[in-house]
Parts: sequence; structure tokens; C-alpha cells
Amino acid sequence: MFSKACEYGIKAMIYIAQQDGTRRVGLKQIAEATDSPVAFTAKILQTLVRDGVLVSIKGPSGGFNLSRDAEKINLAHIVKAIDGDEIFIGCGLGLEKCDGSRPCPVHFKFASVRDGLSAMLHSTTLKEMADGLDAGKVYLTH
Amino acid sequence: MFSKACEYGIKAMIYIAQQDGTRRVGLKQIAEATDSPVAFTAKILQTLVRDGVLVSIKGPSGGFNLSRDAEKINLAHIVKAIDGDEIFIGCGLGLEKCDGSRPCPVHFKFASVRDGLSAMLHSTTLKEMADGLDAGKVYLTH
DNA sequence: ATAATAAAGGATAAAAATATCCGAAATAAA
DNA sequence: TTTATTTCGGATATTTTTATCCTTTATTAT
Repeated sequence: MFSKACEYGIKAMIYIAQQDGTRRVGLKQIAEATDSPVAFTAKILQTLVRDGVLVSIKGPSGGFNLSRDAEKINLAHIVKAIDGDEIFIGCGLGLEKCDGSRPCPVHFKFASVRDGLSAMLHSTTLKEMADGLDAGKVYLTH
Repeated sequence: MFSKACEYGIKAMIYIAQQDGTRRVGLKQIAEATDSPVAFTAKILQTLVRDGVLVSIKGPSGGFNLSRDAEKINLAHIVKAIDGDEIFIGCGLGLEKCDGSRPCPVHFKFASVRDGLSAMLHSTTLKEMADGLDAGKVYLTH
């Protein structure tokens, strides 16, 4: 469904959102809390910084921060930044041109599932997931 | 969503289903009709033969046939044979253990989307897709 | 029987995704 | 100002996925 990079990115963003917004969170801390490889996580965070959804500060006591409130960042934004929009607009059978006017055999059934996924990703914010973590209702690692 | 192998496999199965069930369909013909690489398609068809959903005959006028009626083969079966059941049961964030008793932050929202996908794949048969092709309503290539 | 045909299966290659390493740049603290 | 810390960015390595090639095996037609 999502790439490994995207899974790590989502977990990292949720973890950062869970922290006090005024405090910076370091790479190693993020990777450990999300059970993700450090160097690969670094690459993904760089992508998110370039995308503008994350802010980074170098040097001692440096680290990462959300660029805006956690309730204003949704999963769709993160997925799109890392995996692109294939999952939102791509054909289920990989056809380059597939739409209502020239649909593949699964187009209409697939589109409704995909729209459900898209709606879910757009409506789910970092805030609500971070709150779930705080409340001990959900977990970032197994 | 699905691997390339799975996309090719689904298209191949739909194409085979569209043919007269008594006539065998050759590899090259399948690959051409589905715009898929011949040798790679061969590997995928082998997988489906081993799985028991396809039947192959060697030699002149050999080729492939569905092992049962097209209305009795659904997309879920094909996806599971090629990509495994990760997409049906896997965690959205890649956690090994993620269920109602220890959910990841996206578990419940993700589960409902995934269940929708699963229901769609289980309820969609090769027959209805082959019929769509016959009727010129849908297409296997762009 | 022999030759031709077509899938099976093993070996290999190419491309993409995942992952690591290390020097450079920026920044804060001493 | 110097040193330590931390992210950045480029290079490289590993693994998985995608794709091809070629020999073997089975089967049909001649």
C-alpha cells in the first residue's frame, strides 16, 4: 500500500507531533521511537523538510519541528510528499490512461475504494493520532 | 497498490476469461493483448498454474485455460496468489503486530478502507470484467 | 519416429527501493 | 574563537522487484 519510506515518514511525523511543539526532536530519538533505520529516516525527514511540512535546525539542541499545528497536517499531505500521488489518482491495473471515458475493467469499483482511502487520508490529522498515542490507545511500534 | 506482477496477472486472467473457454490461449497472444512483457508474464502465469486457478498445456496448440468458470474466480484469489495476503491483513504502517488489542495510530480508519477493498476484490469476478470487455465498455490497454 | 511448437524452470540482468556511510555545513555551547 | 553537535547531501551498498534469456520437457502434427 504505502512504501517503507512512507510508513517511516508517517510514524516519524506522528511522533514529532506528539512532542511539545516548542521542543525540538532529534533524528536518533525519532528513529528509535518509531523503530526505523536512522540513516534512512534522515533521508525521509529531509524530503519532508524540503516539502515544507517539517522544519529542521542544525547544531547542538537542533532537531525537527512541525511547520504548523498538528491539526493542520493530514496523512494525505505526508503520503503525497513521499510516495507521490499515484495512490490517489493511479489506475488499479497500471494503465497510463484510465478514466471514466476509457476505463480499465476495475476502474469504477476501484475508484470508489480509492476515494474512500483518499477521504480517510485527507481527514485524518497528526493531532488526532498524537492524541491517541498520548492516551495510550494506540502504538507506534509492535 | 498492487505489484506490477499482479497487474499483469489480473489483466492476463481477464483476457483469458474473455476467450472461448474451450480454446487455449497462448502466452504471446496474452502478453500482446495485455501490453505486458512476454517473459515476465510467463513467470506470472506459471505462478497461477501452480496455484491451481489456471491450467496450461504444452506443445503445438497448447496454451492456457481457466481451471473453472470465470464467474467462480474473483480478483481476491488472483491478488492473493501473486502478491500474498499482505494487502488483506497487513498493518497500514507496517507493524508486525497490529490489531484491535494493540492498534497502530491508523488501524481502525485503515481497516475500514482495507475491508472495503477486500470486499470489492472478493465480489468482483473475471466473468463480469470479461463481459465488460466484450461489450466494449472497458479496456485492457491504454 | 521425427520435427515443430509451446510452456516450465533455471540462470542471469537491469532497475528500483531500501539502507548505510561519511565529509560538509550550520549552529550552539564552552 | 574553538569545540561539539546535529542536519544536509553525495556516494555507495544491499535487497527486492522487474525483466530477459536459454535449455529442458511435454505434446501435437507430419
